[in-house]
Amino acid sequence: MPQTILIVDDEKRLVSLVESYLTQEGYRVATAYNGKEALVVAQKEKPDLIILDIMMPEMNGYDFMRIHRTEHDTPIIMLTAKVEDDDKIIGLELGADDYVVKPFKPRELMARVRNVLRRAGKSEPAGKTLKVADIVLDHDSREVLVGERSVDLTPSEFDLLAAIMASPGRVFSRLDLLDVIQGVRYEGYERTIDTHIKNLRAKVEDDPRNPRHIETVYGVGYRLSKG
Amino acid sequence: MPQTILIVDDEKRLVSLVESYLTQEGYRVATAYNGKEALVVAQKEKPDLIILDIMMPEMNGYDFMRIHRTEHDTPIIMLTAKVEDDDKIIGLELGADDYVVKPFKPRELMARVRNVLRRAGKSEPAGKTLKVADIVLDHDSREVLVGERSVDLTPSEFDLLAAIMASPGRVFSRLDLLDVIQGVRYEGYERTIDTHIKNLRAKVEDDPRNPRHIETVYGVGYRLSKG
DNA sequence: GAAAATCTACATAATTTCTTCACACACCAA
DNA sequence: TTGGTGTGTGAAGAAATTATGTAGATTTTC
Repeated sequence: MPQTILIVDDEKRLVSLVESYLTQEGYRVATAYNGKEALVVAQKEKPDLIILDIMMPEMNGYDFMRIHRTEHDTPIIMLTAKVEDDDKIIGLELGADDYVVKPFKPRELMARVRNVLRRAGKSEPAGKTLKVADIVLDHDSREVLVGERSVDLTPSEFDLLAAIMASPGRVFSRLDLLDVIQGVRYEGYERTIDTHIKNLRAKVEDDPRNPRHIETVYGVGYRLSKG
Repeated sequence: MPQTILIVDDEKRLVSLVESYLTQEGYRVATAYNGKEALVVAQKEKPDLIILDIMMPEMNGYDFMRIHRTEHDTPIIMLTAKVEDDDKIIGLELGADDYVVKPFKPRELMARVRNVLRRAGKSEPAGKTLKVADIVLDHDSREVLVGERSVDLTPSEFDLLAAIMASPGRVFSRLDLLDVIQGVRYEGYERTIDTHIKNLRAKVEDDPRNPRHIETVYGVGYRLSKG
């Protein structure tokens, strides 16, 4: 029985991104776009963890948390819009278990999720080690093996590889991949991904000019070969 | 049969941290998040020691202790939120065997736990000796050997090393490590860890500039090499 | 209490990584 | 084949992260 995580945020794009990440890691996901809706969903789904934005229409995160906490003690990770120390302190005092400042990188949030759930004594979903063809990627140690050889990746390279390894064969657009390494934001140069892919290929492929693992899908994006 | 320790505190994050420490030291752990719940759990688990927060919703620590003590004489360590001498005195008068002021460092609490249990005539669990590559760390004597050479570590350095030796290869974030040496708190400078790591490397590594044991994982944290 | 040891914070230097850009080349459709 | 796009690549500056030395604060020791 997978653990359920409730995401509450009015930015749909952000909710989708986080949802896909959590799903990939084996969690069940519920969503809500404001505090009011969240109360209903939380009541019904009984999530093991709630990821909660503070700034929301209808009912903000603080209000939701205050009401929710009267009856439940679900761990909560707060999403704060700016780097205001006040927010952090208020949030933590209200009972949040952790907070992440927007914009955040997906891996940052995922790390907090694992942390909070571990602290709350819940077991983690299995499968922290990904294996596709002769590539092995381990999240705990952040190590990557290609065949027998250990390769040293930068944070962005690791995150990109982890993302495409989570769904071998699926084509990722450059925008998808940009979200992976820069988080959801409104600017950013798509072609930056090309460079990361180039560097990644140089480390992961035997013959970078004829990549066997990381394939280009002309006009669309990149894909990890299942073979 | 390991001894059982009951932790009672409404701060889940704190409970989890303490739990992980106690577990690592070989104790069995039970938890409760308020006095009312604690009464039930204590009845069922019959702990050898209770770690008890004073400020809690539903039923506070004093009330729990008063009721519990009518039928049991389990040793109790109190957690007091502030440095108010009144609290300490009242607590001790009510029958607490010791108290720790929040925020506390994990090793501080562990020391008290051992102390109280020893006074209560219970034997301690055997301390574990960790060995990774050519580093040997002994919990009982708090001694560390690197190859043939005995190295002298400060308390923080010892705790850090013990933490990463418990999970070789796993990457620890600076925040993880800050919990280890400063306990649960909401402020604290992550970069302080860098300094401890530097000092630790100076003592543990043959060539501190090219560390073989304590590796840096750029953008994430530190890791103990399995090799 | 005073001295010593340790911890924390911070400034600065050293590294590493990220992003952007220009240009060459590859792909596809007409 | 032949443009018009899309992609691969190398280089360089910008940005982010880590290493290190030092000083003051705190804690421990005697």
